Amino acid sequence: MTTTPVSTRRQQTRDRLLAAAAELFAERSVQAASVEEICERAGFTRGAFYSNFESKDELCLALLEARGQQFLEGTRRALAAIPDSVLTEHTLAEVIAKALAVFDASLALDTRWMLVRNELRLYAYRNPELREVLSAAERKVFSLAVEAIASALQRQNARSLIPVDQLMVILDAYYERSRMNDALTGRPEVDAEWRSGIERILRALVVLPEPEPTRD
Amino acid sequence: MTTTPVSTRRQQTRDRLLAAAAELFAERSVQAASVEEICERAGFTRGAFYSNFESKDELCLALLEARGQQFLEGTRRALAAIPDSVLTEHTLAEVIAKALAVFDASLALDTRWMLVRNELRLYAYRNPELREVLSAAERKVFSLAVEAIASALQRQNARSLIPVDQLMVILDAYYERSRMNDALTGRPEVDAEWRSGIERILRALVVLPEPEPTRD
DNA sequence: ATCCTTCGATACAGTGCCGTATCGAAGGAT
DNA sequence: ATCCTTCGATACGGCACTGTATCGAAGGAT
Repeated sequence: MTTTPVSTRRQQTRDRLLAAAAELFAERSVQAASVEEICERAGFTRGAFYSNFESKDELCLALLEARGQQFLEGTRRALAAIPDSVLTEHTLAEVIAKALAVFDASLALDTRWMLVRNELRLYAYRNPELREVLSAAERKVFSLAVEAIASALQRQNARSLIPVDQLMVILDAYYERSRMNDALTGRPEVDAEWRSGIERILRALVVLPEPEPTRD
Repeated sequence: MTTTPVSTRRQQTRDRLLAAAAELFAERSVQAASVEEICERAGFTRGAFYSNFESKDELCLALLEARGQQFLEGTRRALAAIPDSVLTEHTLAEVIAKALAVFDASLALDTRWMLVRNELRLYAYRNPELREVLSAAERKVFSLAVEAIASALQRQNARSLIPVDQLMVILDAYYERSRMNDALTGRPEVDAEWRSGIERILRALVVLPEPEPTRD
């Protein structure tokens, strides 16, 4: 059941449907995007849809799982792409800037996904099954990111003024809100005000330890 | 046109429709809540609806305006309810706790409105007219809050490590995200984890000035 | 009490979307 | 090349909701 062998053709149509759905979810919202519209955008009819998914809900599930994987891989790649030397040889500010640049390039940190994520979060709130999957996916990415921050701090011999997981929540929430504000006011994506905002937060909340170590 | 004189009866049905709409927007989302459902919840038929509003969009507009007013008044009342003595005679931590308590009690900081606000934000993103009104309303509340924080800091002779308006964005975004996470994981409203989270943020980002004044 | 206006209920036609059942055509295996 | 399976297109019945047009009743003014 869970391990249905999928042919290449089938996988391609699934992918196209998922891509079209993501686009339309961002453009018109999860609920407003009709199955018909999704199929049309993907170049299929509803026959293809119902042959691949049981319902729009199930497509959301698949979308979430696919994206979750992409995110995890993207994060890992992004982390691996930061050479060790950066963490030890540069100033905190430089590390922060570098990390932001790498993450931005490697993950799909675009406005579209910000919108879809927001949409799905609200949609999942009303759908127990989807809610489980979403929570699980976000938890995974979240804990990976927290680990990354924590280990980076350790290497720099720096510490955060607040618990690292809360710091992560703040960064995520701030990023999303900034992007949303930009989207609402029609600010072009290239302006990227969120980037400097996050740098400012990190500079304020991450500090080098006191001269005298308080250890024990 | 804008100054249509409204009878008492009419105003009551409008209010009931708005209240029902807010409920359903939170329960089932703006888009999923049909006009029919809203009317049913309010105890009317669609005749009443279309006699009062041109469309669901216009109802959203009205809802936003009504809530905007309530929020502004609530904020002003909350601010006025904080006696001057608190700002001068207590520690920073006490002021923060006190302020949070007052705001929480005075404003409609409930999960329902958090959801509706989220919903409307996304809905407004696709609706130019609504977007204008939403942006304007949020701007008003926002600047009032920023002023309040700024003046409180000044009285305490404290300063923020980051610009106050960014601090406000963080607080708001963090609050909303925490509430949303709680809602998604089914955490009961009384736990109110967001409260201690915000206190932690403020304690980290708001500091008393250095002994030697750096002025000029 | 009566009249007139306001306001909400009812009835109707129209639309878009859903999910299924059926059919025809790719496309892989031999 | 042929067969057979997989997969997507087509066609159909049905439903929920929309917006309008009409009607009747509540309620204020005199």
